[in-house]
Amino acid sequence: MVRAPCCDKAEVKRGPWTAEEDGKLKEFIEKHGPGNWRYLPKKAGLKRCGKSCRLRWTNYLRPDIKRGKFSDDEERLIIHLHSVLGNKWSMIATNLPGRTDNEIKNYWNTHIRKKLLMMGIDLVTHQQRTDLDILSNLPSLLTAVNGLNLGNITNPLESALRLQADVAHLARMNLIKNLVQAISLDPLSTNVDALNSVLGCNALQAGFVSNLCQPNFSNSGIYNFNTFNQESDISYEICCLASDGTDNSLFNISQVPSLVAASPEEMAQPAVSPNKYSNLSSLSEPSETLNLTDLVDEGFSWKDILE
DNA sequence: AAGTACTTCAACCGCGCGAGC
DNA sequence: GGCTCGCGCGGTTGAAGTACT
Repeated sequence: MVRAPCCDKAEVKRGPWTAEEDGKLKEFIEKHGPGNWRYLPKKAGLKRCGKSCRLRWTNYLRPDIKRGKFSDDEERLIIHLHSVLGNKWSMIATNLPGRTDNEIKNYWNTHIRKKLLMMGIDLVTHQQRTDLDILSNLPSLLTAVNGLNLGNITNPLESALRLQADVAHLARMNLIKNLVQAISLDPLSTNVDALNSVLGCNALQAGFVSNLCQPNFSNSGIYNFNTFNQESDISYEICCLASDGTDNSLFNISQVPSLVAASPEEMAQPAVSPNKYSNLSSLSEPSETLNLTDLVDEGFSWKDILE
C-alpha cells in the first residue's frame, strides 16, 4: 500500500516564504489555532503544503521563538544534552526555551561539530579520542579543517604531510591534556600507564605524578602545555598555575619519539617571552604555548595553533 | 570590481510512530 | 490485527550571504 502524498506537488508553491504568506499564516493561526495542518492551507488561503505551513510556523513564525546568536550557556547545554540524548534535536530543543530543533541542529552541524572535532573529541561518545592513527582519521580531520587557510602551499603532497603532522601534534597534546587532568583527580588510575605510553617514558619514576598531586597544584586545575622544538625532536613541558599564582614546571621530557613537528618554519619563532621559561635553560625557547583550560572553555581554531 | 569558494540556515524530503477506525 | 492518516523527527539540499583571490 502506497502512502497518499500529503499534498499535490503540482498544486502547491514551494521555496522561500513571502511576507504576504507569512502574514496569512500567522493571522490564521492566531485566530483559529493550527488545527489540522493538512486542511489549514486551504482555509488560510495559502497555496502551500500543510507540512510546509507547520514547519514555517514552528521554526520561524511562532511568537515565542528566540532568534539570534546562541549564548555560551546555550552552547554548553546543547553539548551536554547531545552527550546524553544524541541527535534527538526535538528533545534537546525542549530544554532550550525559544530555540527550535531545526535551529539547534543547524547550529550543531555548522559550529559545535567542527569545534569538537578540532578538540579531538568524538562526536558520538563525547570522549577524548585516544586513537592516534591519524591516517585512518584523516578524512574526518580534513573535514574539520575544511576551509582552513594553510598559507601559500603550492605542493599538494607537502600540504597533506604538514596537515597530517599538525593533526598528529594536536591529537597528542589533547590526549596528554586529558590524561594530566584525569591523573590529578586520581593519581592511582591506569591513566598513568596511558601517559607513560604517550610520552614514551615513566612519568611516575620521573616524579611527574607526585608533583602533579601536590595540594597547591592539584586544586588549581590550570595547566599550561609547552612544546619546544630542538633540531628534529620535540620536547614537552607541563606547567601548573599554583595557588600563589606562580607558574611551576611540573615535568618536562625531551626526545619524545616519532611524530613530526608542525610547520617547522613557524615553530622556530618563540610565541611568548622567554623570561617566563628561564628555569628551562637546557631547552630551546618554547615554540608554542597553549593554556589547556582555554582550549576547553573557549574553544580554539586551527588558525590559533598554526599561527 | 568580478569571479570563485565557502558557510549558513530555511526549507524540503522521506520515514517512523501512534491514534483512530 | 491491519490499514489509513496526521504529525513530528532527523537528514539533506540549495539559495543567499560572506569571504577570499
